[in-house]
Amino acid sequence: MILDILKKNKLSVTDGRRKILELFLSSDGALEHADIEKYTGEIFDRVTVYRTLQTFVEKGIIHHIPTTDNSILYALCKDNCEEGHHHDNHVHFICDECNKTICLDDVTIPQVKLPKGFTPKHAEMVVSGVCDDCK
Amino acid sequence: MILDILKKNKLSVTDGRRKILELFLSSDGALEHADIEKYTGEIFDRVTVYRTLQTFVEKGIIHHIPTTDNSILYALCKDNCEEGHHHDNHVHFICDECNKTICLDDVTIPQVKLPKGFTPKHAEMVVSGVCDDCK
DNA sequence: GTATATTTGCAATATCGTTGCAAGTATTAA
DNA sequence: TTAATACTTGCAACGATATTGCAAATATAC
Repeated sequence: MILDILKKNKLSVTDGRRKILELFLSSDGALEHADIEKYTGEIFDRVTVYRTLQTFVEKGIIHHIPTTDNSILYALCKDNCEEGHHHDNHVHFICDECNKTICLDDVTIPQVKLPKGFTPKHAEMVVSGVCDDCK
Repeated sequence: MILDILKKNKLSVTDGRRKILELFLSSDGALEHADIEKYTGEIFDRVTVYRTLQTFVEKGIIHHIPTTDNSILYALCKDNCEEGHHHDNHVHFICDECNKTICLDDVTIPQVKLPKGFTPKHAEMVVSGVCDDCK
């Protein structure tokens, strides 16, 4: 699985990439850089984590999630994201209790009617509240 | 107008707060810290700008806007935002051409049906594309 | 105008993310 | 399997961004 993803994207298979990808696959929510660094611990250099995430974003393996504060969250791209083409039209949910960010893959972002003159290309939607685990 | 807002929130009237609030009122879009620093120029210390923005956010005069990258955007709260209670349910638009962020005050964020167990409290929506000026 | 409370500026510090380069590792082909 | 090549990693340095303590300056209340 992990190897498949890396190979499909023509990336060399290295320990760092394997570990980080593994973390994403085993996590149901989104991760920020700090989470990843905590998990990979002392194994890899900060810089390696940055560069790995950057590479994954470029290849369309993971994507950014918008937040209201200034943290950068990453989540796995489901389905058929390709290099430069994200099909990431699902809603993200941030739990106020446990602070986890969850991809609601089945909830698509609704269309909105924009004022005259505006042309939409992409939409992001983040809902916050209490998640299933914390209710 | 500017004095009203400050007084309503029980804030001392200082040059810094006046200037920054003035900038928000005269701007139709959202601003990031760098914009504000550019405008206030050499007049105020960076730290003052940070603290002023922080105070304004706490008082509910301005609010954060989520973005996909890691920039922090601020925009005026319209209507009746009070301390700790934002009624900020309009869509934000980011123009890919001019890079401005615009509050679409008339476009309200639609409700979405969440999976079982999830309780929504707040929603943010950001649409990107081409704005009226750049079309 | 004076006393009190708040705000500001400066300096120091912390955090975050990036870049160049040499050493290390993975991939390819023989 | 080994050697050549291409890519990735770690280190160190750097730059940008944001925060904190404290003394001086300013605003508010009396």
